[in-house]
Amino acid sequence: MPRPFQYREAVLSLLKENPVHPTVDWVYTRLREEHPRVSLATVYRTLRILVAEGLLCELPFGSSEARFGLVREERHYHFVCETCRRIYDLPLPHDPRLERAVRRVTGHEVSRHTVEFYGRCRDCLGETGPTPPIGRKPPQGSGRRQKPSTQPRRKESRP
Amino acid sequence: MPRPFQYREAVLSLLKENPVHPTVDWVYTRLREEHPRVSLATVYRTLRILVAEGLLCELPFGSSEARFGLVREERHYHFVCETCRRIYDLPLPHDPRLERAVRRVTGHEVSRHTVEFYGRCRDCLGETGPTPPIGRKPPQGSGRRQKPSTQPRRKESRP
DNA sequence: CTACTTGCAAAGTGTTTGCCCTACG
DNA sequence: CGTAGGGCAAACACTTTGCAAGTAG
Repeated sequence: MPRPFQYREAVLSLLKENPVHPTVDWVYTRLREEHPRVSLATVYRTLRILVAEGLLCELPFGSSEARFGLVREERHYHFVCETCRRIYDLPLPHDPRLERAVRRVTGHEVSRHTVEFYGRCRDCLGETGPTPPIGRKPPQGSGRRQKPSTQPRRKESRP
Repeated sequence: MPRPFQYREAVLSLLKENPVHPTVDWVYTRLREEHPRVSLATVYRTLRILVAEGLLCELPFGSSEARFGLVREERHYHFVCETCRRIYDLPLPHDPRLERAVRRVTGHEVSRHTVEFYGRCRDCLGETGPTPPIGRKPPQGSGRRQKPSTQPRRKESRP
């Protein structure tokens, strides 16, 4: 029913305002405040389209949920806050010597590399207390989900 | 039915022989060659237990599937082959100056960092051709899955 | 009209869990 | 015999897709 293309720029401006690589669910929730009839599938589709167009990138690390952010000109590293789950771009530039060193030592052909720092971000360290979280926390030190187990499982086991 | 604990060491020795951080499915397939009655749930449970005991670690990056490997003494970086999906430990040690630099520039509290290199491994570059793959390839440059769509979907849409 | 977007719900993938049964100590 | 491990299938979180209905040019 709605006008085509209306969500593209809405999603882009949301990510522009919030440059911490939100989850799909975060985008969905925020988008529904302005567009209450938007569906989750549309958010997924819109994000995929924007990634395919090169406007967004997806960061797969540290979480069970996909994270999206605007594409930047220069390559950079990331900081993941383990308290609020925000992912910050870092001003440190890529170090090309690292890739050459790996190639020299291992014989592998290196095309790119990523660096992620983990810890607590400045906002969560501040006296105002932790920042409201984005997404869910992973269980231990890994990257998978856990169950709250809302419903009772099975009533009868063997028929 | 089977002897307790028999899968613990079987999984550990599989990972010892194959230090490229295999997927759960890879472990399951290999394990069934020796133990045809093992179930996938047991493999997941065994891996989780070994991670909780500190014998294994899980690497969440670059794939839709979890990857597991033996815990090493010293921290190190990883190389992900985008052809065969193997994940190699790298002999490069952590550089502690990086974490200090991030803290100084951003004000975030940094507790650890990870570095992943991507490219084609030496085996896949060799004249023998690509090494048999482990796990599935991610779609584009991201880390999510794709569908082959085996079955026809719905027969009647609206009742 | 044609091409494209969207909402809805079903399906798909990877992972976890409840329950019972069994083997071991 | 109690206790913990394991098989099985259901449940779960997250994501993608088929179809119908609607819109824009």
